[in-house]
Amino acid sequence: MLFQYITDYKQALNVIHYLSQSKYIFLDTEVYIQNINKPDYSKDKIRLIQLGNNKEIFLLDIFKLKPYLDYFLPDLKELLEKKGIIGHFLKFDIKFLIGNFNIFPQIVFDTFIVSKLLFPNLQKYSLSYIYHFFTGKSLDKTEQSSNWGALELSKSQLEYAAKDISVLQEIFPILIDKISKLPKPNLKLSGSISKTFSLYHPVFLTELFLVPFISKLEIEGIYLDENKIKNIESKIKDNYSQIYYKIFKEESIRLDRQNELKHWFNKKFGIKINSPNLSEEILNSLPNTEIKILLKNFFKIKRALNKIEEIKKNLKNNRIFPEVKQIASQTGRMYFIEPNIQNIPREIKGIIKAKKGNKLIIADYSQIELRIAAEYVKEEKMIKAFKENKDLHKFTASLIFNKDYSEINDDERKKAKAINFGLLYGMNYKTLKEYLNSLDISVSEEEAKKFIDRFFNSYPAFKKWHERIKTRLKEKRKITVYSLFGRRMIANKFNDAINYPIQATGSDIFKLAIGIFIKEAEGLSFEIKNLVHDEIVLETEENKVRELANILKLSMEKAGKIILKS
DNA sequence: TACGGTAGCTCG
DNA sequence: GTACGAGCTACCGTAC
Repeated sequence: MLFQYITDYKQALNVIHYLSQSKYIFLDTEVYIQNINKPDYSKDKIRLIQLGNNKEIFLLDIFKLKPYLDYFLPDLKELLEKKGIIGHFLKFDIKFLIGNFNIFPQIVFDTFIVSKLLFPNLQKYSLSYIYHFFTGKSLDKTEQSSNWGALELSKSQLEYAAKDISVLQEIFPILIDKISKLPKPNLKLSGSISKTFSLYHPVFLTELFLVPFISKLEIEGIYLDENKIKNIESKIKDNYSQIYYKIFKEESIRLDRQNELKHWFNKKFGIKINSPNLSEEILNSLPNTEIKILLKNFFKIKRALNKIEEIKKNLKNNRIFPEVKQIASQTGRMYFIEPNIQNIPREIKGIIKAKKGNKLIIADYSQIELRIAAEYVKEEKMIKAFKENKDLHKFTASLIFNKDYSEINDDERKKAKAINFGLLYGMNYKTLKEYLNSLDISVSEEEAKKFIDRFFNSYPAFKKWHERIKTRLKEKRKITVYSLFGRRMIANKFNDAINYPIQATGSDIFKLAIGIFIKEAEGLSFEIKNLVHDEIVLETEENKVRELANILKLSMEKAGKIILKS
């Protein structure tokens, strides 16, 4: 394997100018990280930047070039920001490029993302693993953890660094070929990623577009005001103590002592607690007294306090730095971890607030999955109801109970809502009955069965869809199911096969909406505060709220309208 | 004391 | 025979 090791800035400039003739370049970095568990994207230094075109490989030793950075950094920035970049798990490299040099690549082809989309069920997606998967050859990664801060890099280190590029050069055409052989979704997206890599598959384009954005989000973190969090915390702590002492006074037990609680529960209610927590089921089974309400509130507050603790634990200078899992879930939904801010209890949602002088913009889709389901199977009755802006649960209730839309009561609406959602998950009558019972609506199994029958008779396209999936699964045991953008999964269970196309299309549209918004809002200052599957939360200055809110609304609508074209 | 698995809650 | 997708904590048993 041939490569050039660059330690002289004139050579570096030559390489950069030479590579600027290519449409795209291969990229990897080696970084000297002090604490491998906690990379610091500004303080930890990039040692090598490996670059390549289709044939050649160049290793830029940034430590050696350090005195001359000013001479070639602007050209390198231009190169990496304008050209297509091919790399593996580019989020990592992009974060260091931003942190070290304020270089922000935009047009990327990430072999990690692409492999995950092509083959969603591999054990791992490390470069060495997928290299072996696609070529049968192995890649030695032992030098990865070697000392990249050494004065002189060893021959073995340099060869290792160059090898990563040669591996990328080898698998890139394989991946492009595999993508081109996938079934083509009936949907066209275009843009610089599409042009640069001659790539036309919508789910790949949508995901790749988000990679730089997510890198930036991770490095910038999310602003949360510690004092505001403490205010909310102390308010609900008061509430917590009130209940705690009230129960202590009246019942002589301390609710935070597991043993006392167990003992008291058995004596007072004759209920033996086996599970560690007081489950909702146990609490619901208590007689309707004041104590039941107090206990329910107490444990709710306790859980909210736990969530506040979790967030406070991750707070650094009034910011949290969650990791964004872009395609960790099989349906394509994004997740945050450490901390996850998508499951903040409603009681403490107020901890996400704008700075003084700023405002939050919160936008979410209404009933997106039901709309997708209706379009997916072309259930005309439901589509029409949505077009007429009807309350869909009420509308379904009017069909099931054969009543006028205006005469539907709360109870009937709740039942219809359960069935509407149940539709998305492939629910059967037994679970419907249990679910309704848990809402204190008592129905028999026969009634539940009748509701579902009437639901399917009212919406025949859904009935056909469920039946078709059932037969296909019976025949084949495993079937491949697709989202609108061509995201796919192999399903062997009925519920999965029903839910996947809907939830995954929801992810497609949500991610496209983010992509459109980023493009449309370019140049305007805003900060992402949260992304919750169908909800986008932004913060911006008061005088920009109207403009940004409008752009956000239009972007989400534009993405949403895609389902109508299919 | 450290780690893996599970129940049960939170959100969509 | 089965409501879908996730993350986090408390708690439990097991291994060192």
